[in-house]
Amino acid sequence: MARRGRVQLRRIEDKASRQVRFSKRRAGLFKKAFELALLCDVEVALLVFSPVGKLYEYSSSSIEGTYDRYQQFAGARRDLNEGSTSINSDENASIHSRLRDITAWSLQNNADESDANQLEKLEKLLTNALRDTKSKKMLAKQNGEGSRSRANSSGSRGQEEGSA
Amino acid sequence: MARRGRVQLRRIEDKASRQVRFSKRRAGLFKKAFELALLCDVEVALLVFSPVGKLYEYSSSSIEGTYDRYQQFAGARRDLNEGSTSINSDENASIHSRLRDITAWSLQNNADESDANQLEKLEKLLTNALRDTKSKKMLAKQNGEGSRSRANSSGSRGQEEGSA
DNA sequence: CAGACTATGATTAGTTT
DNA sequence: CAAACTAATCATAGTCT
Repeated sequence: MARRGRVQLRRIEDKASRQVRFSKRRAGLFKKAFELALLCDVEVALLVFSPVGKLYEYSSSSIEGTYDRYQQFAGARRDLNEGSTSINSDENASIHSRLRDITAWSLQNNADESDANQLEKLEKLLTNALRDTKSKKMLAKQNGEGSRSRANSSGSRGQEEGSA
Repeated sequence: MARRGRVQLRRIEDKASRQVRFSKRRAGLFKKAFELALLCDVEVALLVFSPVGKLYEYSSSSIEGTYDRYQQFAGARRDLNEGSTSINSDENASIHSRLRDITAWSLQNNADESDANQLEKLEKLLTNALRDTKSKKMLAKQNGEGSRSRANSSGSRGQEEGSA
């Protein structure tokens, strides 16, 4: 049999299965990276460390060169990111994009290792996201509890389970 | 309507078409990178510079950290095994992994278009994340800060590919 | 013209060899 | 255990709005 349903988007617990899928998906990812660089004539650098610590790399030019270029950008962008920026102030931002901002933030800063100040920022972000979610939920309930007319925008991807 | 044949693996000459391709494929590539990191619990770093020089990046932990690790491999290959690096504390991992769950959820579902039930699940995720963040913040304050170590997302606790 | 749509090729999870 | 296989999901090129 093939797949029974859509793939669960969370860590694969079984070690053997995880290793197999890592091999398959790693190959697919590197192929996609190569194709993007070739088709669109862009600079791509990709680093992957396997579960056992082995290194896999791809670069359309050179890892070092691309990383050097990245550092220039990252340094310049650090100034823009400072302070409470669009995340806190933009009330019209969608929940989805806010979540992406939060995750990006938590990846840039090291949420798990952060000090109290950084965690306080994260707390604010989560509070905002929670408030927005509650508002959105109330609106959804008001607009009709039984109807699921516009649950998904991309066709027949009806989905009930969250990965909570 | 749809594609008439396979895709040629050649640089796309038409500028506009190349730009559109780039946007679409870039999104797909970053999604794949994120999925690989999440599903297989591996460390991934991805850098892309668009044709006009704009930077796109993804990292499961941090670009800098992954690049450092890369340099150790590619550069001087000093394979001293530091046994104390892969500490997998549930408490430390909880916030980060919860954020991962949230992002996974928000990618699978369409948060903005979701119905009340799905938003309620999202609300719970955010509430949990917020509670953890507050707890963590209090702990950080009590401990007075000071420990600033790098994150370790490839949490292989001495696991290896055993029998299948 | 940026996003939605859709048909079709590409990827891949599970299975078999 | 890796490689081939297969069914089903996923990605996306071209089109439409």
